[in-house]
Amino acid sequence: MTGISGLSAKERAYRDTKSRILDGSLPGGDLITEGQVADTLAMSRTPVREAFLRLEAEGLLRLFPKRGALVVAVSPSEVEAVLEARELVEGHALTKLCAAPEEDRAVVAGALHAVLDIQRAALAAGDEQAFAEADRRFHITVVESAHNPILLELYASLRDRQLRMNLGSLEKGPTRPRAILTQHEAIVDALAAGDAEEARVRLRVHLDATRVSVVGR
Amino acid sequence: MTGISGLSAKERAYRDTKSRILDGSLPGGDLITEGQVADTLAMSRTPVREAFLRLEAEGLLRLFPKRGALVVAVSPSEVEAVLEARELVEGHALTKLCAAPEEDRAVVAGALHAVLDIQRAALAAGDEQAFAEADRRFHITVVESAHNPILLELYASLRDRQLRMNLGSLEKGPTRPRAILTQHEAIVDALAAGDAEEARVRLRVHLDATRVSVVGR
DNA sequence: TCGATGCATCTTGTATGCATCATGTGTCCG
DNA sequence: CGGACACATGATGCATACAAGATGCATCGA
Repeated sequence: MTGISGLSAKERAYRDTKSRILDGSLPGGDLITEGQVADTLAMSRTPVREAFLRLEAEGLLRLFPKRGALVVAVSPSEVEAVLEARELVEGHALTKLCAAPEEDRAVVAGALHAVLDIQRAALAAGDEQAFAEADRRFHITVVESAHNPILLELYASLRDRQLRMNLGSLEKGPTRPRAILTQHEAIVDALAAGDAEEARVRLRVHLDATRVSVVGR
Repeated sequence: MTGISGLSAKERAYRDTKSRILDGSLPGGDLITEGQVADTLAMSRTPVREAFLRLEAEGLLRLFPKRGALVVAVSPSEVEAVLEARELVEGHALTKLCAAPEEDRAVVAGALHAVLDIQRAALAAGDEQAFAEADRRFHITVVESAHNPILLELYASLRDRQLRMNLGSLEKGPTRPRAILTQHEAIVDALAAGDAEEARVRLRVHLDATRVSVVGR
């Protein structure tokens, strides 16, 4: 995926381990060690150690001194915390955007429309991968519009965690992508109209639907 | 403060370097190396390296491969970003609290009143240290009330950055602590009354005053 | 004089070794 | 039979060694 080489060992350890956590190869509750990963990737423990520290900071691992690294399991309360934070950050971006000059709003709305076109095409083509990527792009575009690096970075970490939650998602039928798309469109419509209040309500609806599909209520 | 020893080398490297950045001993723009810190603290580069990575994640250092670590200077845009994020998180906590059962609100309001008592005493005694600590405690108590570990952790990092900004604060006369205290009291009053809207307005006033005292406008 | 080149130096990136700590187990004693 | 202790095992924490990249400077040539 990422050119096998050309990256530092630290980066390889980080990306590999992270993707294995996010895609479920390393299930929550597993206890892994630096040595295991180092052997697997044919490197020493040093870069693996640094990757572990970073993953702990992101909330994906929990390090136990002299014991090992626990892949943290997604708990219902974590789902709540992530979704609450997402709503806060994305909602803020929407509000800020509606208060910005109409020109700026139009630019972002245009970008969002473009993303939605891609997402629609992906849905029609049944390309789940592309659909998910468009979904990610949609929300990131919203958050980026706030021009706040701190919030943007937080949001990136939230998206990662969300990814892992979706693995155990209950509702996976073809009906859900369609609903997601509709909800996205509704948000953009309110945004284009400059109605911050309505945009936030629709965002809440969207995230509530996400929660339902993840935790089932 | 923290017993000289009893902590891991990694922790010592982290705390020492961080505090030296926060209190201005290491001014923004400085380029430091792992070796320097390691020598100073009489340890090897390994734990220092881990501390540097953590500090980079917190936005206090910027690492340049094979070059060194740059102590990032506070920029006006960073001040804006931090204050915007603070307002978002604290404001959210206030709103959430006002929507919570009155019982919960009363508990938090009580805690805040207690903190304000301490802060008042510190002001009267002219104890800047205690005053700053009470200030920190005040805001943390607000954010804690939202019961969201993700937002709380973000907030902790925001407070650290804020600390460093206050170093270059223009307005430092005895008039400012008094104003801070008054603003805090105003927020708690609105909160106790369950008026979320008003509480948020007063929070904004408070943070605006902070910005003025830092960037001067 | 000015620019290019090669070298000395400094710093990080990674590997490896060792000490320490936590844990599980087998044995011995009650 | 049950519990405590000593030890084997395995993991991390840290120190140290080495390789490779980046920079600055002196030198050399045009």
